[in-house]
Amino acid sequence: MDSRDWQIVRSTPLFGTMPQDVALSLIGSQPVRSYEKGTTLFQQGEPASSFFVILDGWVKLFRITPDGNEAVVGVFRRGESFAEAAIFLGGRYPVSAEAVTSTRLARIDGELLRRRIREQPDLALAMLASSSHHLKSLVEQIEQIKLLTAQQRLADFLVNLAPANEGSCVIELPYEKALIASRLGMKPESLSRALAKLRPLGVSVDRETVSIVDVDLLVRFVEASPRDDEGF
Amino acid sequence: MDSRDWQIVRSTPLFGTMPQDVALSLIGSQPVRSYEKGTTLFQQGEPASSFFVILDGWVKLFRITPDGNEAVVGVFRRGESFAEAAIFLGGRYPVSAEAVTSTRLARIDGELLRRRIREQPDLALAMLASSSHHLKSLVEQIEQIKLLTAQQRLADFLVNLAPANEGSCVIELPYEKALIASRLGMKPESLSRALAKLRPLGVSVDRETVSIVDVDLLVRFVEASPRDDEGF
DNA sequence: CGCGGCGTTGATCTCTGTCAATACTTGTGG
DNA sequence: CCACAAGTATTGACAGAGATCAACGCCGCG
Repeated sequence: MDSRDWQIVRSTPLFGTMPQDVALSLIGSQPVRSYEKGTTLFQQGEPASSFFVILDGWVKLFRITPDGNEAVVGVFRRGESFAEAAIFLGGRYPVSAEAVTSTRLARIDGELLRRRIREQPDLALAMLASSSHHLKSLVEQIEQIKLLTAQQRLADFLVNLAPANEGSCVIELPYEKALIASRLGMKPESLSRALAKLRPLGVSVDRETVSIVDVDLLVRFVEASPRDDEGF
Repeated sequence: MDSRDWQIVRSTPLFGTMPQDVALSLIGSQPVRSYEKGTTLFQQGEPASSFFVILDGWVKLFRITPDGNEAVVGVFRRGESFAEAAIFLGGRYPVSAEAVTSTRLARIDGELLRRRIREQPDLALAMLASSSHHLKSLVEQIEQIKLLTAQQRLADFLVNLAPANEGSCVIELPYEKALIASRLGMKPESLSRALAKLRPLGVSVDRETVSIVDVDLLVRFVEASPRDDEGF
């Protein structure tokens, strides 16, 4: 782990608030590992001994049903941590994880973390904040699936990717469209069509490059009732 | 708070694992309050100073969009705690809460809890476990909405209400059908139809009383791929 | 060049939401 | 006690969103 990596770790809400030496003792001893695209990091139901911070790349969390269908419940990027919760859940991962690009991860040992929490109560508050943050994003995801159309969910996804929340911009899709589709709770075909239907709102696509004429227009489209899209 | 209430509090994963005196100091000083059906407990965006344990009744958590649509993200009952996460999330509730029946709640002060966590690190682990548990149930909810049909979600809901996971049983629906519908991510009309379509699987309904011939049949229906319901 | 992975497009079908009409239940006031 | 109103659940007709199945285009790669 070089200083660039360390900087990333310290930028997370979890490791950014704790004293430097505590963070070092948690993460320093563990080697950073690289994973190829497509590597399974852990599987749902597996004993959970540790959690991760992403130093580079993208990771997806998903659930698999008995018949093989898959639901993506989160996609994380550099600077984000995941699977913290598993440590406290009877020690089993409730989801599976896979590297969707080639990836570098720092692994934090769960038992060590629990010991540190006992010695260092502020650490617990940081963990709770981090866990609460994940909770909130899941709630938002549920809200989205339940009351937005596929087009609106996609528009929201693009808005969150955009650097500013007004004016025009050009963004690169961070990972495969099939994964974006799954993340947004739809099929790849539907994503394709949804993208096409956003054209009148100033969204044009070429490969993985998306140009947005006016981000604010998209924001207003997302906030509109699913039904009154006449005006657009 | 009588001894029956106290027993309920101690039955929660959160308050059950901590030393008795700590639990008492957290909860004992706060008066138990009663709320009528329909009472708003707090609203999304409001400053969050405390969280709750349900001593009696049912509470729903939901999100409201600018245009008034509502998505239920959880329904809790006696012995469950809710809104713990808000305490650690910059102090604002990310959801709204309402009593769906007449309800009695114990309120726990957030600032007090934070202080206790600093003194009592084991408390932090209990909080983390509780929070992780909520996280897991949200993940499961997302999975359900994303890859089960309305009928399957309903079947799953009934199965979770049933006392055993095989054989026959009779259960009472715990709250209004409109709320069940919203909790399951569908409209009341769809719930009605989904119930009707479960009849061939041995589910019959009268008012709020549901009779199930064979719970295991429902379980297998939920686990089947959404499409191959031919056999049923 | 041919092959395989990924994405798009088209035709069709199914599910669920919407709108409207109709019981049924409960509570209220005459 | 009945009439009436309001809230809740069911049912029907219809429309729209999204899934499915299939075909095709595009691109990178051996």
